[in-house]
Amino acid sequence: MTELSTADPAFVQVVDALAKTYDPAGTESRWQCAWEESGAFHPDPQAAGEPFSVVIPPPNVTGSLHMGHAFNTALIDTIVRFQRLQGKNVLCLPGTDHASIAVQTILEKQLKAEAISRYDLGRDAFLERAWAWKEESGGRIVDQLRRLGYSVDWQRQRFTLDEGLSAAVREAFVRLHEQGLIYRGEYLVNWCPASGSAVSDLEVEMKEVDGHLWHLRYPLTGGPAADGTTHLEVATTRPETMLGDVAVAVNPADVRYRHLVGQTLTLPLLGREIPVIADDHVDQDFGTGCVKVTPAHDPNDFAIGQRHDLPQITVMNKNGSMNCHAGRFEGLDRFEARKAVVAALQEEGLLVKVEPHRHSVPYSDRGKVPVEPLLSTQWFVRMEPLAARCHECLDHGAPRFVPNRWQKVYRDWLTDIRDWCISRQLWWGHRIPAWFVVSETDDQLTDATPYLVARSEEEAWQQARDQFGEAVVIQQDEDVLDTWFSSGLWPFSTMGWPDQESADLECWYPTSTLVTGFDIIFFWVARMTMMAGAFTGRMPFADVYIHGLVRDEQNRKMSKSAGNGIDPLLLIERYGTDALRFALVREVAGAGQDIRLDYDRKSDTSATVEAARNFANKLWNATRFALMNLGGETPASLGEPDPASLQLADRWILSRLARMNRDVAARYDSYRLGEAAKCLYEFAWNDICDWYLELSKRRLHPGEDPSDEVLADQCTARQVLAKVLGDLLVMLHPLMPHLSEELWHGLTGAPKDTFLALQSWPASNKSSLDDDLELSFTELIEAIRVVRNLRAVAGLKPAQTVPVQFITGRRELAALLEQATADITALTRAESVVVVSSADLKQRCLAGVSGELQVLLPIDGLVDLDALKGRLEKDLAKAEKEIAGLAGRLANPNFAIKAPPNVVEECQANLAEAEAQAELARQRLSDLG
RNA sequence: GGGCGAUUAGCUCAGCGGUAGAGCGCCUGCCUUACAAGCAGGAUGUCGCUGGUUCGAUCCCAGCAUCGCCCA
Repeated sequence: MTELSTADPAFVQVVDALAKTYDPAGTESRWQCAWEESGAFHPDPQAAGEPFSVVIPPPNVTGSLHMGHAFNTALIDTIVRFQRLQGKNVLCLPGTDHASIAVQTILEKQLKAEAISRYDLGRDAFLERAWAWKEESGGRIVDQLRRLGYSVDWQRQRFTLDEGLSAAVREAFVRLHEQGLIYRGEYLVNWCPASGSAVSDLEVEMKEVDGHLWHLRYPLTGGPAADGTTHLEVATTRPETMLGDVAVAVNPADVRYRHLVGQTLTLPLLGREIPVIADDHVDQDFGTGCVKVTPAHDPNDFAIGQRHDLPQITVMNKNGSMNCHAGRFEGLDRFEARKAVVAALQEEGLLVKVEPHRHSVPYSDRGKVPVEPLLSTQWFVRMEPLAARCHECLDHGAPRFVPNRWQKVYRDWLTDIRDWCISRQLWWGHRIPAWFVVSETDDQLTDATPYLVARSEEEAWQQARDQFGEAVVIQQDEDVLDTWFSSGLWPFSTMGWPDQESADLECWYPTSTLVTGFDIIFFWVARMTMMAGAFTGRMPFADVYIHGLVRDEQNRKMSKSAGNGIDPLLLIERYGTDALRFALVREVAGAGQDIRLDYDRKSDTSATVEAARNFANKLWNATRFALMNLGGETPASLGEPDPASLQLADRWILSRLARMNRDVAARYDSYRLGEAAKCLYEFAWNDICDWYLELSKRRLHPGEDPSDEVLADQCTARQVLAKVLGDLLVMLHPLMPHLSEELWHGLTGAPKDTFLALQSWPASNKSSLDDDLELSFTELIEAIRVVRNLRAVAGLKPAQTVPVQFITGRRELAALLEQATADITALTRAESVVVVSSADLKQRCLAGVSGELQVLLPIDGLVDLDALKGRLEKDLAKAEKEIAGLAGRLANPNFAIKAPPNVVEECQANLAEAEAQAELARQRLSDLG
């Protein structure tokens, strides 16, 4: 970020030199600096105001900013900035996680380049390098988050490997262990050969791949059975695992094989005798109906093995090569072994056939290689009791999911939960606080070695001596914990837990809202609720606002490996942070849906973000206009306008403002952020810029030698303009923080250490709300549009002024138009404006019809008659179509009886209006001849 | 196999019982002293398909189709 401090003279904005276009770069870095230096977002737990807190989803410390971060940040920051404007005592707490596997992978790649392994280096030296690397490049993502204008408290920034958070992890582990919720056991885990570690079920992704189904023949031991059967045929997608087969299973109901259950087969290549067993889970219709059982290499077989008390024979090493149980295949890599086994079987005539077969293969999320189910001893968390508590809370509506449908996804996962493998055979991370009492097993570490769990090494020694005597020798577990274990503690570990006295915890826990993508509901959201339930007894957040993913222009998920990421920083440089934020939030209106960001890769441009940039520029110029016309005054010095002196347009825009104030706040508050953005966009561009601003020009430029009355009106216009713009900037601030801060300073002349970010949401003036007025103003706008349309159709030159005549039988409408004569004159280039109830036409006119209003421009001779007729014919056709529809509806007797009276009345009124309109159009057409 | 979501203008998406909306793009005319990153005007849709409920369905219900995601 640009080094520009608040002490820099350039900081003092020269308001009256506002450039013609908004340049975001300077503005953004300046305010980011000013906010942070002033501690604007560093809240005090003792301060007044209802607490509101959010912890951000900690990005991976190895990462760099991608669109997903930008999106998540835009949403969170919009919410917290809004709550701050609402006067809440807001904490938004940032940080990063340590990403065990990702960091270790990077470091090992470096080591490989130096031709050494981490074991050559040793644990301590390896960790030293890891920290050095973290210090060097781990700050990048944090600086990038700053560029988004994130209003987090950087002074409270946390990292999952910080001492405090590490203590929390040890405490959590010890407590779970005390409660019997952590155990150590030998199970089939997902082994990632690429990272050399176990991974949890969640870190495995099923991929459909084209493989083969090999049909193998296993001969019956001791010759043919009574019915002449000589062998069984099994089908497998992984022939190399046959070396670990311990049985063949058939369905007990399968008449083809029932009589063979209990017989013995001879396993080819190895000659091992294995039984034929019966198990309900065998699908008779798949393959041959006979399943080879390899408990040490397949989850289903593992379950069968447990039911039938079968041995488990592991035939592979942890690096994916075959081990000593694989006989002559020992040493081969698992994929080479597959070929060799198939070849050997073929040679022996035991390979029946090979079919192409599409099936799911588990892949490691991180390593991008097929996961190997492997029998090994790991640490697990027993999930049922933790999930049960979450279920109870959910039954009472906690946490609340927005949109609600994600609650079901969360609930279903809790319902069908499996234990969580938390140990990782890595070094970078939280080392498991368990110590093996190796002296009890001849200084060897075996599955029988007793262990102790403690908060520190000293405590472990103490325990060990107490239990096993002074001569005891203990040795800490080599493994670290799954990164998500520490992330699961994030909402309270970051606030000081396990220190229950922590003022932050006291003030801001549980947090108010969690904002995150649906893809980590299981990984993170559920783990936080389980951990929080166990350690704090309550859910860690009141609301969970779930958003979708940002997809690329072809609707693909953005990912590093696909190389289709769109760099947010590139877009920020091109269009500004506020434009990117606004574009992302505006696109999210249908909450929870993925958003597609359009992007042209050839030019690195995005029409969506460009549109938001244009909006920023529009606001810039609207404010510039105000500054040029407020006569050096500020909203404060001008004061509130006197209600008695308000003109029609003033009352209209103030009513619109009051409506926006109410609606936009409601939308921010209920996570309908996209709707809030759209509301403000329309209000600013259409209502303020297109209409109010244009209407105010006449009053702001009173011309030579103005009367007192005119000057008073100028003042009113200034007051209203200042008020509307000032409030707009506050309301817009959560979405476009930098621009609004800059413009607000320009408008108010506030000192540089006073921030819009810390102001209050404007008071809503409900008495300004006037539905009827807004409705009639719409009619005025429509009248002006008809005139403009006539001018355009007739091809009049912009500079040409013409007399305008309105004809309407409706008194209120006539009064409105009379009142707005000056406005109409200004916006239609009218030479004169006349409103009459009927007209006796003596000359040819440009004529248009809208509702109960006829518009005439008597300028015979200058016009394109055919175009004019075309326009009238179109009006007529439209009216006639409407008449047909309405009349048809009213003709249905059931409609009158069953529809609500107000609907029927409205329908009748519309019909009358359409008929009048058609009649007027016909009349004008005949006038034209 | 179970579940969830999407299907509306050329594109990206809102709307969700009472005669279809926005932005971008497109067409026409404008450098009108806030803004050409702009102004004014204009065109564009059997609201995926088939039934049902209803006086009335883009909206509710059922089924189907296509696409996408999650779980097994």
